[in-house]
Amino acid sequence: MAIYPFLAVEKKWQKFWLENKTFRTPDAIEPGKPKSYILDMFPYPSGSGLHVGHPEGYTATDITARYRRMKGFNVLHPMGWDAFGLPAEQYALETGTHPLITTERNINRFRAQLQDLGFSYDWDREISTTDPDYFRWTQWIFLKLYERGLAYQAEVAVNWCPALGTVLANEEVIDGKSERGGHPVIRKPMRQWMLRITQYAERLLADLEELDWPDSIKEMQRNWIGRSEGAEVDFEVDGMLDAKIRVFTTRPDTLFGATYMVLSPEHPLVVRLTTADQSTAIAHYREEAARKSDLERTELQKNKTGVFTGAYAINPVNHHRIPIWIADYVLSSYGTGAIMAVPAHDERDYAFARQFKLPIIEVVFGGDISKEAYVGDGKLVNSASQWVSIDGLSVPDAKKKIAVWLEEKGLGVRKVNYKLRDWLFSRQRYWGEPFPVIFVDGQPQPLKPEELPLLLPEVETYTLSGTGESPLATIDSWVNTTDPETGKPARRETNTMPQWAGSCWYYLRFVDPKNPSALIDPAKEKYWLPVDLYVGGAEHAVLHLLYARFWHKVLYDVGVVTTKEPFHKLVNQGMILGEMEYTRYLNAEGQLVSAELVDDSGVDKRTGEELEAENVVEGDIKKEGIHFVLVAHPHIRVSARSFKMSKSRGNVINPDDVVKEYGADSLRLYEMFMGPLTQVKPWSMKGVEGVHRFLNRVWRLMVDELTGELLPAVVDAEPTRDELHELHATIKRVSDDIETMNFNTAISAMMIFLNEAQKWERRPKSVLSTFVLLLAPFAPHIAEELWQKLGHDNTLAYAPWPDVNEEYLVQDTIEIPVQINGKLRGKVVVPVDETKDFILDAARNDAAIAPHLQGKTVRKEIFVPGRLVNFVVG
RNA sequence: GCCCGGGUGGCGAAAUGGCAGACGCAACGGACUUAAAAUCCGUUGGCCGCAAGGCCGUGCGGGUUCGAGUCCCGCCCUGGGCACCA
Repeated sequence: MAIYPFLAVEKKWQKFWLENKTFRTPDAIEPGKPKSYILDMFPYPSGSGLHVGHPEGYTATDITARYRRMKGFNVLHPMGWDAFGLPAEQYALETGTHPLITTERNINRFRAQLQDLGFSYDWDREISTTDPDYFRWTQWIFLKLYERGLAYQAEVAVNWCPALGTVLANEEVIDGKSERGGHPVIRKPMRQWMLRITQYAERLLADLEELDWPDSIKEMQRNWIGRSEGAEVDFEVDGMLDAKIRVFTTRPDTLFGATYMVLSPEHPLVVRLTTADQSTAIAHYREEAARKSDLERTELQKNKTGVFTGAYAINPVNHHRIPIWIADYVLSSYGTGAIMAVPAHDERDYAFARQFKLPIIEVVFGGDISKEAYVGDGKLVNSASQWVSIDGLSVPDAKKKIAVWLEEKGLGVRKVNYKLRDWLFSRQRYWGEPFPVIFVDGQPQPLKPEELPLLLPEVETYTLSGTGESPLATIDSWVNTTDPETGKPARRETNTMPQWAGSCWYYLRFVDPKNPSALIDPAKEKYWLPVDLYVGGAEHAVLHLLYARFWHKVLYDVGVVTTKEPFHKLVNQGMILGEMEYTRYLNAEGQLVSAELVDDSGVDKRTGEELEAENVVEGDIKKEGIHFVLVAHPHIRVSARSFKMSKSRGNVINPDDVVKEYGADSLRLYEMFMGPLTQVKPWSMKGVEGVHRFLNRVWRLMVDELTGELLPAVVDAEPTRDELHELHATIKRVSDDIETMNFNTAISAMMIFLNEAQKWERRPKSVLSTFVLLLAPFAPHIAEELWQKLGHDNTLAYAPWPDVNEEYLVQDTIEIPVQINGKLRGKVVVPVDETKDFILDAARNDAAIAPHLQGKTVRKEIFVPGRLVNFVVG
């Protein structure tokens, strides 16, 4: 392949940008100038280096940043490192290397890789969450949380993962296993720091409205917060005047259908309620429930279990006596930890009632409760007593009436509940931010702000304590300290903060990264916030984004920030999968097995036999209907799909290799050309070659391959109208497509321009220069080089973005498609401003159209100006 | 089970309710070359036809409309999220 000297060109401009600090964003605010804060989700600098998924989002933001600079915006486009976290500590355990060393090494590698891709970051603003100058302020924010009662300690049954030696947040546990590594997780009571995110539930929910985020992400956050409106109702316990059971229900309208109650096994009243003859069974059940892991709880979903306490409650609406049970399908952590069970109109209660032969009473008409619970709307029935009646009402009306009645009688209150739980904020780890807290006489006492940062101690070994305590607990010299006030002996908190802490506020520090006296300067905060564009993976939909919003709101209350929300516009890039793989399967006898008989793990669905998977080249297959089959054996289907990139599958693409072979511009361009940014798409090395060829053609459009000089065809000359038409059509499409982040179609517009321009024997410099500016955000290295060759002295990074001149877009003639009964039958070419009558006439008389109208009656003529003509004939 | 996406050539994809398949890849044919690579030119949704042209075609079945990939109703498949939250 004859190629332009991309390696030399790319190195040259990377060096130029760094040395000249081309992308330095000035510290001084320029109030008159519009700002644009364009942010990537900063990476965890892992030991395996950059993945092709990283440059996808990073290129999208880089294009936007470079575009907006040329549009005259003051752009903030920084990069940093989310560098605390488990892998560096695991590595330390295995090799004895201090996490600090590993982290620094990985950061250097990541930085070099990012610089090799030509991203226009302001490297003077680089930050790492592990830097004491940074985590000093993470600790400072914790003090603010503590001050406001938003950080508290609790003895809670936590998600303890023995394999990782740490406690995980609910969000980090998937199906009873750790999100990282898939290790089993069990419940274990431990003293933990918690953050009261639930206090912000309503604001976190309400303020989603104003955000320019994908609906799916907003919806996921709404579901996670899980607001539900209902009522809390008190049930008296028969024979115990001082005991009341409070339940939460979203269906107070079904109170007459409550035939039993269920308390969670952990409910504080259980022991008091239990009668003597039931006490053994209850105690046994409670023990078992406590021992159960999350995994077991999930697995046992189908078979409901529970035990009768022996006690009865009084239903407040009709004074019926109903039995009180305990069962682990009622969660202690939601609502009041107790429910009234309405089996006729709740699926879970229905299953439980069936299992234990409890009565089912229909109170909403419309279903068939002999078959299943009915949860829909309908007229209320069987819902009257001497005290109150809601018979005949609809569900919403009944809810209202009964709620008012309950409140009047003092039997209940309207209530809003959330699924969202408080945030478990402790990790039993070394490599994290230490809590700025000491314990004096066992009581927590925050450090003074001027004592920050509280540094991590040096350690000899990283062996875990084994008890589940942090490795910090083993370092006596660090743990034991004194209270600066009283001189009393004190102990330090040995847990550290979770990885989320540092990433909750880094976008603020980028605005003012070196400020020694404040987290962020108020004037700078006012100018730069909120983040205008935030791009990252959808895997952070709930965790990072919810936590960061929570901290931001706290900082808003504290007065540190003046916006309610941190990230105005959010975009999730889609995952990049490995190359498409075609696979055929063979059994032990060497016989081919058709793909529809094979499950995802390569096992024969009929026999359970593990099959041998073999890759097939594209030439050996063909498409048969919607499936691919072997050409040689058309009845044998092959599986055709692309997989997530993973080391074990061996389909990982290393960006370094792509850069070496095709150049950074090609990688950037390909990642944008693959398809829409937000979509999942498979990698294709052939596709990289395709865009690489495009860049070569751009080079050869202007430069003699052999001499490296401008071609003689490139001249200072007035462009023709046709040339200007092509150019301005391209300016329009590229500009519009960058604004809407449709980068793939922007690139195709440039390809179309190139295909045209290649035909020009005489190539005006002014047209080529403008085209180079359009290309610059996408492929900045080659663009800078061509810009220079075209005779411009300075970097094009701040050259004004070309304006569209609409005048060049208008054409003299226009081609109008002509349909008969909605079917395309011909086309007419007419002057662009011609009248309706003229065009219809031209259409009727067109050689391709006239025969279709012969002998028919035209019933209707549809004329869409500039678009089409349609004759309806009969 | 519930809530979101998505389903268009051999592949990645494009298309304010108005010419389906732009652009790219792959494939095929040609030019250049001793040859190959690279490059350049051309063909390329399927079927029928020598051709002109015709018929079919955006997961499936209906509907609205002069006109539907696009809007509405009902399904199927697929990716992701949630899942005893009362």
